[in-house]
Amino acid sequence: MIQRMSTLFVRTLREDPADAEVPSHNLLVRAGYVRRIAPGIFSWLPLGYQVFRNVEAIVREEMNQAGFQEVHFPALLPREAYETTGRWTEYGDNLFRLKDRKGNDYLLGPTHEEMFTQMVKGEFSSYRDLPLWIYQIQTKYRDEARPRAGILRGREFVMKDSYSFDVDDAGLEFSYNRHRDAYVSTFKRMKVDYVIVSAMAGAMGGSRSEEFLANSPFGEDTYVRCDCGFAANVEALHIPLASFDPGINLDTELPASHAEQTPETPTIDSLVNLSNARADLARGDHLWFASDTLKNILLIATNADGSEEPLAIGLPGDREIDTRRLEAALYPRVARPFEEADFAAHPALIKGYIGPRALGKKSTSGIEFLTDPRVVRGTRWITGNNVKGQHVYDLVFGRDFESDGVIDVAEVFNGDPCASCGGTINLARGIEIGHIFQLGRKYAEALGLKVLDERGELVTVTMGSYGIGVSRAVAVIAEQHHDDKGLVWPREIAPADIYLVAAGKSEDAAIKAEELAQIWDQMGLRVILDDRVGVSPGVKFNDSELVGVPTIVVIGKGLERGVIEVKDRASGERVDIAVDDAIAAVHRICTN
RNA sequence: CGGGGCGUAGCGUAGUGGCUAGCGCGCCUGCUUUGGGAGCAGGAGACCGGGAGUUCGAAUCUCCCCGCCCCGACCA
Repeated sequence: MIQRMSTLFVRTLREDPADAEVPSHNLLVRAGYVRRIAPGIFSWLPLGYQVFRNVEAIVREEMNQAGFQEVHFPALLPREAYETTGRWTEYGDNLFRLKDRKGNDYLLGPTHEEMFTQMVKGEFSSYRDLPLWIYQIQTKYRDEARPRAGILRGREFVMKDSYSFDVDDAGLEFSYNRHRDAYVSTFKRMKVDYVIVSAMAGAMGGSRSEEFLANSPFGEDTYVRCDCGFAANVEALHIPLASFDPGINLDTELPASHAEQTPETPTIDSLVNLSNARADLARGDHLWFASDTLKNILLIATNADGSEEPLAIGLPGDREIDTRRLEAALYPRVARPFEEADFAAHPALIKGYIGPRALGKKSTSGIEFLTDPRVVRGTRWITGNNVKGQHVYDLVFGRDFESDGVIDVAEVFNGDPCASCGGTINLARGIEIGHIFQLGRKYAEALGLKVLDERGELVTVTMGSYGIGVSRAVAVIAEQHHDDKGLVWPREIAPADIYLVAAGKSEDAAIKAEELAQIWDQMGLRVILDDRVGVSPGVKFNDSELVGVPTIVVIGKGLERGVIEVKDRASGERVDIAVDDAIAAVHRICTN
């Protein structure tokens, strides 16, 4: 079917919408693809909905091809199953909740692990039925505290979520890899530039987890990458323990520790400045750096049962704690900073001068003390001496102090060593477009999904869950495929193959355009025909570029010479082709 | 939830106490124009986010409320 601009339900905007900050949002609005309804909630106009459905079709085809079966759940769900798994409360304010006329609780599904698990439980009960791979493409609802960036992060969004059910871990591993492969080919088809990073499985339960992150400066996830191919979400990054010389004699080869008066040095900067200013404190081999100091951060950790206990973390003074890494490392415990009242409850801890010798389960304070992986045997530190205005120098780990364990929560810097090859890592930003999890038995356990194994014994099924943000993918593709003139869709995503412009005042152009549009349409090409009369050529050219269809054909002044112009939207390349040759030539361009 | 910014026509905006709220885009009518967001003329479209107050007079000042955008916290 030919889409005619004269009647198409679209209005392109000449000016940037005031509320759009990121390119995908700006262009999708300007080109008349989407309109905002409420924060994080958008409607799709004809061009936009076609693009959306093209993306959805790729996901569906790749899923089906990989052997997954499509099902469909309601978005409106009863409370019960989410109560059983604890997520009715865990999800907190992010859950859209509502009541029916009888006062029963319902929710708009944020994700469907519970429903899938229940469904399988209701149908299957033998190991012989497994593995099972099912998926749906569904509208999800999450009442995000702050939706942003147009449809990149909405409160209503479409997600493809699939789930695998296996009888054992080996089966899960196979199912997981199967999904991983399907995702690789899906995103390849979408022409998304992405990287696969190892991620935290923590909050969802389970073990292995990887994210597919689309490269974008507007990404919300920070990940590290290395030339060796290593990539990880910063939350999931584990830096290696610092190396040391195991043969070193700590007592004879390192200076003895010594306490020093260091008044007015409550911050790391002030401490480093004072240390370098005083000749008697010189380190010898180099100036003191912030990384030579050990700062000890106090937190209050809340356990899963609600009880609280203090926790101390010792890390090099040049680094802050990365709260997302902390959260991932402590899960399911959560932590908050020490407050005045907490200091008051622990008078032995002198704010600004806290040292390792007041910390640790074996110390008098009894406070759990965990240290950064860079704090290893033989490292010497300047750190608090637990006396106001006093620090201790050359405090050596393994000689003068110990910790209760390692915790890897310090912020990651560009140029830090790579955990895999020892090279240096770079920080980059990405948009999460896919996430695959080995869930394990958390949901099957909670909802009682068991099958009989070959010995006739009941075993709990192990699950994987896998998601692709379908509506988000539309925005990601726009984000990665545009220029200063507008959108530049990959052909399979685009709302049409050809944007056919009838330019100039000659009626011949309009007639020829109509004729060619019909021919290409009958050849199976998708055509947008700009048949608007009285609209100046400049407007049509600009719209043709803004809309982003891959092939632009202009029929106008060249017609007298028997040629039409064929432009490649992406490269900007334009060639004149004789009208008679153009039918086949454009068809070839559009189909190879 | 913390910080910042902002609500005036479909979109983008001007207007800090005083005539009928101005301009650009878009829209309608007519004429002209037709290869890079045309010109002229005429027109439609705004309870200036809501409420209360101050004042002879409020888009403009005060108070309360609502909403939106951005950064952070949090999250596919």
